[in-house]
Amino acid sequence: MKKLSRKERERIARRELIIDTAEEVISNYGFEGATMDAVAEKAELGKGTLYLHFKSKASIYLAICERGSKKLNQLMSKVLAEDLKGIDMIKKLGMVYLDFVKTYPIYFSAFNYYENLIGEEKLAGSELAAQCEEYAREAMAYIVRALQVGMQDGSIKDSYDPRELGLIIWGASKGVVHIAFLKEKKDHMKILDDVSFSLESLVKNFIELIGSGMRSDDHKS
Amino acid sequence: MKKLSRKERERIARRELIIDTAEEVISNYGFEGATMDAVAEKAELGKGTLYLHFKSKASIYLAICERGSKKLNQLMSKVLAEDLKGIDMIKKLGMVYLDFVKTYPIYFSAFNYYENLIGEEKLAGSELAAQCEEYAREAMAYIVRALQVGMQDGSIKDSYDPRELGLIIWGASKGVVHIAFLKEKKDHMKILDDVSFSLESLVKNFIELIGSGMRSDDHKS
Amino acid sequence: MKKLSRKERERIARRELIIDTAEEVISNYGFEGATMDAVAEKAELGKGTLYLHFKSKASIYLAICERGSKKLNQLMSKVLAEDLKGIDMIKKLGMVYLDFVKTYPIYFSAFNYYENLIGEEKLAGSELAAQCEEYAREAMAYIVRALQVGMQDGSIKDSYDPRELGLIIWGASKGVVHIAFLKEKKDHMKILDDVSFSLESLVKNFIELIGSGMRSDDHKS
Amino acid sequence: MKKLSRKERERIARRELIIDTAEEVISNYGFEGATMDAVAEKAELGKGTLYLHFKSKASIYLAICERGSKKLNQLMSKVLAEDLKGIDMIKKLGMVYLDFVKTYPIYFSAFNYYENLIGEEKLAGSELAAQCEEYAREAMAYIVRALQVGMQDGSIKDSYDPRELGLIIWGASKGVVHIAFLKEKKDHMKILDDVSFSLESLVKNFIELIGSGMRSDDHKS
DNA sequence: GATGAATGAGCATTCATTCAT
DNA sequence: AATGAATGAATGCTCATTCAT
Repeated sequence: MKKLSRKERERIARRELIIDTAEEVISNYGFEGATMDAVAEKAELGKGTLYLHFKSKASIYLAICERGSKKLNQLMSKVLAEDLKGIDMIKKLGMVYLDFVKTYPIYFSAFNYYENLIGEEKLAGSELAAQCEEYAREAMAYIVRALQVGMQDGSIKDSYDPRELGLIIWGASKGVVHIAFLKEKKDHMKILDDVSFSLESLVKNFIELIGSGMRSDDHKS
Repeated sequence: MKKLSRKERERIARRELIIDTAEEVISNYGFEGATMDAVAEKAELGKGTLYLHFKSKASIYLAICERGSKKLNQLMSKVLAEDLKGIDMIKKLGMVYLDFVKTYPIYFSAFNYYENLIGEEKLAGSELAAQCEEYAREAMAYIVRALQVGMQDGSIKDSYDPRELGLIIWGASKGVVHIAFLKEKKDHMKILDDVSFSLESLVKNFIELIGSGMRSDDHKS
Repeated sequence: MKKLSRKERERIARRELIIDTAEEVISNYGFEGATMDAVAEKAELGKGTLYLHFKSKASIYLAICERGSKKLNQLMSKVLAEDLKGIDMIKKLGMVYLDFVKTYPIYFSAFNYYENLIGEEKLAGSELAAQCEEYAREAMAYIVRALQVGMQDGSIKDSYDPRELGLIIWGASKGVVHIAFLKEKKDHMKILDDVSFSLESLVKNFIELIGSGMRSDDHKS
Repeated sequence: MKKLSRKERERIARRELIIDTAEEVISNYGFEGATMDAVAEKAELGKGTLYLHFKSKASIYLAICERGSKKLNQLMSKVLAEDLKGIDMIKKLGMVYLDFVKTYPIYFSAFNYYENLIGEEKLAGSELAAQCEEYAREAMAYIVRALQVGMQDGSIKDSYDPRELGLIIWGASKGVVHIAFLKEKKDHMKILDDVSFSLESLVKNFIELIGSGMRSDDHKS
């Protein structure tokens, strides 16, 4: 299937090494605090080598996003393959997202960072940026698909445009996770005087709430 | 009512001028791209003057957040004063938030930026930061209050902890608005191949969805 | 003798207040670290008022030097008035200097700071600078006088030019005190691995050494 | 003997170039007046390059001190190796110091500047600072050694603690040289109305004076 | 006289990116 | 391909001094 030359394989390994290291450095110093020097040193590579594989610092961040998107999409696609009612697919997609964020918080941060960069000229014309977009589109497609399934099987109200509903669910999910993250990260963020809800609890209740909202009346318990 | 000396009034005016200008500069160059030099020049002030009124760049950003929070809270508080069912209060709060974001997109950005800074030492001990937090707590309190009203009057299910539900609604709302913003800001962000939903439509449907999810069965139409 | 108008007296009091405060601020923050703002605030005066009395920051420093020089000279002049052998005058002058430095370390620092500024254009044409110089000349004159007395009364060798010898004694004394200060100020400055001699002991032994060196043979014990 | 790679040699040469240039700039503008920009420009290097070799401005100053200390210590160590009476060693050390100061006035200034910084946090933990201290300790050790030699061979009174005496001699010498410098540097500094003694004469007479003071009676001429 | 708001030149330091070897 | 020395634009902040009120 894939017959890559040794050269090619080494090249890819190098690239992966750089991304691995960048993830590590970012975990320690944050996206703003991470420097090319730090990545190069930790990877035991020359700084110039970084630029052999990535045309800019932003490219590395994009590569991290790409990796994260790929991973998430793989997880999501499995849900789509299961034999579930649409409404349950949506719920499961939510759980999968929760797991993903808990397991790879760096990717959650990366997605946020990436979104903040959108529109800046830095990303212009980048192949990686295009790839990230493609993955994002794909993720959306999974959600929309699940919604369509649910509308077909009657488990989800068909009064919404599935694409619009998908967008809403996607955005809302990210928002809930984001706020939960903030609260976990910082005691300061005592938005609720002294109550602290777990990321888990928050997301689960959110899923239930949203599920209840979109469930078709026929299926109401 | 309030008799401020001319000095005092001028001082406040200067301060407001700086914040105004900073908002303008940030709108053009983004939070990272905005420099103190640019603000000073645009405000036709010396750079030192900026530091006469704000002890750091972060302080100005914080002041912008404070201003935005204050404004939003004023709008929210009015809703609480109305004679509405809890569920309708929540919906109206959502609409108010939508209006706010559309009218003052800069504040929406500022809130996001501020949240990213939380936990950094830069904000430590700042009076402004404390004020911002206080406003955030207050905003949450309005939502929780509305939920409690709804649970009392039977328009909202009382199976959730109102504080947790408040957090969910707050987070989800921000997430929905955020994603809608992204789409408006950038054609690139074609998460849905070529369909574009308005911020308005998205948020309204989100409100309906969430409202439907939390409505107590007695009130189901 | 001195009939100063109230205006004049108040003016002088203001001036003294500023110098007092500056000494205090410098004691806390050092010469480089002291700012006009800090002095103004501590003196409870407007910053502009400082410039009403002193044309620059350097002027204040100069005024401190002048004050210190005046004080030291008063002390030295008393020694000259005593009925002592020249060699004992010199020794007593040394003790007086030691006392002075211990009592007013700020002036010792001020003298050093002033000397470092000599030659910079900042001091050019200043009346205060001229006054400081005059005081320094006067201090030298006291030493030279004592030496001459000693050469006359036979207690000091007359093989040296009294003016040159005076310069040497003056310089050496300051050097000894300086190094003793350094050691007291900082444990770091462990020039002698772990031994620490008191400023007092150092200076006294220095006086004895120098005294022994210049004593005429007739007076050798 | 030492085979350094070309890279290594170039690296050292760059470093030396920077120190050379810094010495030059400091000679012209003083320690406070010298800026990193000026050094970079004069060295025809990018400003960043300076920071490639020195982690801060203070580090460059420290490097100058280190260089000077090293040079002085080499000269002093040679004296210790000679077959001289202790008292003559001390005198010769004095002459060596005089020569050093006349040849490299910049180092004399650097030492003074360095001493003023001692105790500031800027130097904390610096390897260079430690090296400078070590050199200072070593210089003191030479003086103490010579004194001990003199006490042994009977040319110096043994009534003093050699370490304390060493400190006195070191301090006094610096003080004499300092005052002589001041007079040479500036006609203003007319501490003695119109007489000017050469640095040379001053130091030589100081040496004789101090020598005479510490000479044991057996050796008095 | 007294004030203190305004000024702006000046500075040390950082870091993504380039390029000669 | 790999390197890492060199770069220099960019930035936040300070503080002595001025001047309108």
